[in-house]
Amino acid sequence: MSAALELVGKGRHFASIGIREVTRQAGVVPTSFYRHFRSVDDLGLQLVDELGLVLRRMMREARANVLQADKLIEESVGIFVAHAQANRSFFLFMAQGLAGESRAVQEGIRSEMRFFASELANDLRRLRLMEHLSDADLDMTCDLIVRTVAFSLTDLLSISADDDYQIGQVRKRTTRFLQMIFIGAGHWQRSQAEP
Amino acid sequence: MSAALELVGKGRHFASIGIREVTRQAGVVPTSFYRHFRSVDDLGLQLVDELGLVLRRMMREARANVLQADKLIEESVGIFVAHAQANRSFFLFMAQGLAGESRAVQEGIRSEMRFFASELANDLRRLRLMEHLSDADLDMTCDLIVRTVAFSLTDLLSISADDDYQIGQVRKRTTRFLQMIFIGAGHWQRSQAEP
DNA sequence: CACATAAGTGAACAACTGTACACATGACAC
DNA sequence: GTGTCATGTGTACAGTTGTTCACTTATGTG
Repeated sequence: MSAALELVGKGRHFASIGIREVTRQAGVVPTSFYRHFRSVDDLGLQLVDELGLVLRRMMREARANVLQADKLIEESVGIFVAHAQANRSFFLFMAQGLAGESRAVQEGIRSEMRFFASELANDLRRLRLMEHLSDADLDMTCDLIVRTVAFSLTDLLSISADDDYQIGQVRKRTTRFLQMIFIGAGHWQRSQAEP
Repeated sequence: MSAALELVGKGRHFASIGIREVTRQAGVVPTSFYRHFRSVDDLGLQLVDELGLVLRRMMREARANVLQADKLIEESVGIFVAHAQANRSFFLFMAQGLAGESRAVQEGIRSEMRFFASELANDLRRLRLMEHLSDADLDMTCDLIVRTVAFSLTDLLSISADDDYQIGQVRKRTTRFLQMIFIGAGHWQRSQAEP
């Protein structure tokens, strides 16, 4: 699995990776692959599971560091960017998988995002934010937030990992996106949703 | 180029498509490929160019049909969904390319999206909407809108092309996303952007 | 018509692919 | 120790890949 991630980190697309390539990178003979996975798709699914752990770690750190609401967005975006840098290959894999070849991997990543969004909704409820929103509207808002952040991933991953200026730009832009969404949510009225 | 799109439409990922595969689908001998393209990447770049035309057609239709502002969002989303259905393979290619293997294709698609966003900003100016926003803030807003719609693409393309109920769901959700962004933009103040 | 250029062909190559099988090695319970 | 697994190895095979070259065939212009 690390070998596959390394290949992805080197710029290869997961959909174009083969068994022999992965085992070569892992320093192991091709046949060994079958001891652990039934196919490359299977490998992908297990990577999605591990990606879930990475996302949960990120969430935990965000919860620990974002206590008061005023700098919520900036801090969260900062933590996100930091994790995306630290686990570059994992997030690359995630970005690729969203429009990837394997339907199962695609669905897995989508489901991780749904989970993330629902956790975010819980956190906002816990912080007594957006209390005027119905549950459905809050879920919708969090979905939009997660999507926006996920899209920033493609920005982040397309620039080189040590271009601090550009990274700062992405962070600033993402922060503004989220601020705008929050303002929209703040002024949202139930009636607008159901005409 | 059609052959490549057909393969993408059948579920293959562009990054995993080879010369022989493309020519086989085109009903032509492998060597013929080199008469038209230097490499698969080159093919991808030409597909991006054609994608640009598809997007422009969509834009033109939206401009022709969306005259008054009140139903602007619903109608635009409807047109978008219709075009995404009609040019499924093209939009699949677009979604794949955003996190694809070829840096050049990636940048090409990103640039098409930037162009689209700037055209959208012009249209909003022309319609005298969001006049309280600075140029930079309007651009930012349009960027966010285009991203949101682009992400809906992955939803749309992951469900089967004739599941009208789900398509309707995606359309409704996307519409709400955009409504929320518009509300946010409507209440946006310059000072929030630059602290 | 003739001629130039674009598009397609067929055979050939070495390199690589996924997968199968029988066999070797390591770790660990008894 | 012996036996049992999980893991890794080596060899083999048929199929596929990208690219080359010299060739034929279409197409359209003068």
